[in-house]
Amino acid sequence: MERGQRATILDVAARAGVHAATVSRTINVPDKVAPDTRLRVEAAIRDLGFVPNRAARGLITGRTGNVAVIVPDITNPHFASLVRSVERSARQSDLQVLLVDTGEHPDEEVRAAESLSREVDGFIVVSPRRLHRSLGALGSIPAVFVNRPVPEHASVLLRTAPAVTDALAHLSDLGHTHLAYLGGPAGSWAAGERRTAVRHSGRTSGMQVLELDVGEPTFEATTVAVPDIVASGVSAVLAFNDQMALGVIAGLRTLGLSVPEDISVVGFDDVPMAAMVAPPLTTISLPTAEVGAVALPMLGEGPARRELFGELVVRHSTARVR
Amino acid sequence: MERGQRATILDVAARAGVHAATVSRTINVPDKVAPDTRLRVEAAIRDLGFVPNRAARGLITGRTGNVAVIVPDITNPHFASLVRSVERSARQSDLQVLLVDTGEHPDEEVRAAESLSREVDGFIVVSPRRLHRSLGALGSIPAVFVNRPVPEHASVLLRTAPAVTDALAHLSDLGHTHLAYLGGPAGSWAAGERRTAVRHSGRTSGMQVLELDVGEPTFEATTVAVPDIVASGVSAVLAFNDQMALGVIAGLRTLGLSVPEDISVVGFDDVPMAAMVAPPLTTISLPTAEVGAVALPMLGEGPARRELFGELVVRHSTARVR
DNA sequence: ATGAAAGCGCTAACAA
DNA sequence: TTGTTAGCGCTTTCAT
Repeated sequence: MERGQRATILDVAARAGVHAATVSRTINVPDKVAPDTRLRVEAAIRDLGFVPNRAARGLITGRTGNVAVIVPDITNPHFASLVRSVERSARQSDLQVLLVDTGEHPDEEVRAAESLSREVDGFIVVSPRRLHRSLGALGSIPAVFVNRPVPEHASVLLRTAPAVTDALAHLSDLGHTHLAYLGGPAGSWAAGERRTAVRHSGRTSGMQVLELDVGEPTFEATTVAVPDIVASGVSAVLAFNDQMALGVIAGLRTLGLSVPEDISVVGFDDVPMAAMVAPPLTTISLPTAEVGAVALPMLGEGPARRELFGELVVRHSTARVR
Repeated sequence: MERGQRATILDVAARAGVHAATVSRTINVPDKVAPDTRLRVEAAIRDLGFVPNRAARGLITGRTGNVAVIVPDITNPHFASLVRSVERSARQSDLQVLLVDTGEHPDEEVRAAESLSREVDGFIVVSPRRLHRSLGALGSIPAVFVNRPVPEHASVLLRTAPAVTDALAHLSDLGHTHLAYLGGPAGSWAAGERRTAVRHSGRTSGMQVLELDVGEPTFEATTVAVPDIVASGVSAVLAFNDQMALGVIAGLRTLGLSVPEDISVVGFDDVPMAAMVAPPLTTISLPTAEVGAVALPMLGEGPARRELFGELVVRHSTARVR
């Protein structure tokens, strides 16, 4: 640990009195080396603090031991949670995570896919918006897409349909009959899945659903749209994500209205802040923490598709209609 | 882009009718190759979609083109913002970011430092708590520590003293005379710096400061401590971070007290949510977005120390004392 | 069960 | 200005 030069496999071999190949074997196929030599080699490895050089190994094996995670914005708690999940699982498989934050720029995705295609064994791409062009850049590297089904590629989908049904039932139970649904960005699979779920649940539950488009799925854009929501006369709002739900609450407040007394609000994602705000948000929680464990093994398993299901978490932003 | 096998430097050389070394030169030292051959080589590179293999390059140059970023919890918006900043700067230097989320476990830091010491050209470590043991594991790899001065190593520090003075002045102007300060975790440099700043500003401004320890710097732990804060009779609270500030607000609310009418609250960090909650939080904003641009160039520049300064952002969680 | 030798893709002297 | 050569640290046949 104190030596300026790192130990190489040759140093280990010398110290153990064997050939480098034997050291390599004790590391990679321990059963193919005699127990006593193995012990000697392992001791030498420990003594020298030897850590194999992945670059050298990768050069010959063709595997890098890296996976790239591509997200639009690591600052968004939802994506951060996804990244964390992948990082955890990666570590267990002795993989390293290369983080790419595209800053919501699809072009950056393409650039990243190109420049990293040699550096990684696979891509986990969390990219709500479409990205046709980057698919070519992926080349033959395995990729799994989160919340975006892509032909010929694997994907893991966070489904919300059952939870949406629960949410509408919850609202119905509270006496709500008119709901505004604030949709997500066009081109986002999640936006489509949630919209479909809302429409379907609306039909089966008898809830009147008014679909609204706020422009951007952000806090600010949503606050601006709140007067329209109020004017529509609904008593409840379901927003595409928690930030938007907070935007509704904030906008309502500037109008002198309060949640849940005047209007009930439900979000999606269940970001950590959802539980910290006032009122604590009723929201559809997504099992983001499980995504890594599901997605990583799918790398190199062909174009499979796995679904994970969110569920309704009832807190205090929903109440009986007045 | 369609070929199963990736092009190597040999393919490029063949197509351009030159030796591999010449290709290498046009990439790394373009001035040392004749303009016309350079053009030919560049064309070949483009045609083949050639991207140099970093592993192979690193094997000989000794540089990997990777930097590791070690954070306790990427899910914390403050750390996410720091990571994003590093990622952005790294990309501009054609570096890749290896993300390590230790989950607040110092042991993981050590493990990461050891296993990555061969894979990276440097470490950016964002580790509020102390980590003596990992320093050895760093070996001779350059490292810059964020918010933790470490002897023999570089660091960038987010200083808040001037902003704290502003915060206390702001509170004084509003008529507050008694302030509770909810400190950060022991062993954290930031906690020390902020406590010192509060004490000093308290003395010079004549504000009575009551220091409280909430245990963990979290929302939950803080909510629990709120009754004590109220009992102390202060009219304002300064919390070590925004999550704690939100905890104060939430705890106050369950007591039937409101912010800023009954008590004023100030936080640190200015996480995005701070502006979205009710009331929008008065907080000390930190220039996290600049950290990457400052820290990365410091890698390999020896044990320098740079300071960046936060500033007070007045929103609506502070008001005139009743 | 172990050693010898070749080679992954690239760069860095050194020659020419 | 360009080519030749050697070799970074490791794994993997192929011998032994």
